[in-house]
Amino acid sequence: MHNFQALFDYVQKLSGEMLSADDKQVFIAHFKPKKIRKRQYFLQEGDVCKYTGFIVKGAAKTFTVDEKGHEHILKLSVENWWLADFESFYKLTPSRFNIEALEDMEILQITHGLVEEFIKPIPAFSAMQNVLSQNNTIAAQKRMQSSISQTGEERFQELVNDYPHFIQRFPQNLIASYLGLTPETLSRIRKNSSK
Amino acid sequence: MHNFQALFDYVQKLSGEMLSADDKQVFIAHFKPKKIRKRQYFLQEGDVCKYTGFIVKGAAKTFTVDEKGHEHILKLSVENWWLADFESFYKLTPSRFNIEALEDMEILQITHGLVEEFIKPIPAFSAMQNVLSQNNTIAAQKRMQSSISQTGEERFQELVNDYPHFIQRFPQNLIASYLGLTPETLSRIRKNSSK
DNA sequence: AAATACGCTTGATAAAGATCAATCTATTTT
DNA sequence: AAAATAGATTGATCTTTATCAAGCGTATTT
Repeated sequence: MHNFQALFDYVQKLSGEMLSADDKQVFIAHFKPKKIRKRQYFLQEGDVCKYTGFIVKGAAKTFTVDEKGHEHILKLSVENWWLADFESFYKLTPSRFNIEALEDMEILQITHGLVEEFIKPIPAFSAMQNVLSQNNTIAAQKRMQSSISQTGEERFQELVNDYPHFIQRFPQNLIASYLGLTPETLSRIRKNSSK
Repeated sequence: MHNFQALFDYVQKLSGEMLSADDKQVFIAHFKPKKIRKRQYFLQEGDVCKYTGFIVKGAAKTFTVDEKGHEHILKLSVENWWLADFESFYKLTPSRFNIEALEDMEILQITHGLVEEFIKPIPAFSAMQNVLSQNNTIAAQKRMQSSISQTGEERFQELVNDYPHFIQRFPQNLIASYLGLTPETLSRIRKNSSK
């Protein structure tokens, strides 16, 4: 079960606590390894997001489709992130989002119920959740701040600084959508800012 | 100490658990009531946000000032919300934000250290934090989604639906800034959408 | 009561970004 | 290998939003 190692490392790193052999067995007993092929959907709009998945390998996009058929990417997720629409996952309500694999993926998935019953009681996990929740709050605040107060060009520069690997890994049209821009606009921004 | 009642109600409501008389004494022992007058700063850019405050009464804005001297409002906070720049509060790093009272306020404030040591061990409080963190994640996601995929007009309509009391309570120029618009643009949006 | 500050509106103009269409290249797919 | 697809770029034009300036009414302040 070598693909659990990434999850163990992640929990231990974020929590600053060690997992016992027993703890690890609880993880192995309840998280299910799953493969998702490129272009396959992990979640479809209107469905309830029953699972969250820890991404061992691969990448995905979380997006909506508007009335004109245009995609808007809310989130790009890669290794060591959790894949889910958390609104739907926590409340078990139909999701407004789609989640689709951008590359072949390996995830470890689990339901909300099993997390609450078996995983959360593990102290390292619940410590990890606290840290993660703080990090998310901070990141969300920063992105929102950029969004209301900066131009497309400034937001792009910030993304280059904060997540340089995103620029390498994902095509420019996805980056544009993530920034709330059209691909044409991002293309022109890059052209101008390189001068 | 009747101004603690709002805090007790809030914790009990969000957590779904009751606070014992002892729990309440712990709150009273560590949260300090504080008054902040209109226009007074709770936090100034560059300072560390040492306290978080539960808002018993009043309202505040969290904002940045850009190179051109323009304010950008990231957050409007009212009764039963927590006042802080959480990035600075959690990490004890200098804040990029200002927090200023929009009305005379009464808050109950506390440091991060005291929360961790005395308040978090209260089960109802830590349950409340979990719920709050979920709610915040959901709200942040929703606002971000609006920001990247909707026009100013649509974002304004969503705000009217989701937080109608904000529209009543705050002047239009603050609402505009919160939406990432200039006051002129919001004025024109309202004019056109009433037709 | 006068003065000041604040918030809202309107007009003219400029800038940022979207849309539509075409082209080009590099992958994939068949 | 040929065909299809995906992604990037460019040009022309349109829409949305910002900027600058002025004017107006209403609270506050003095």
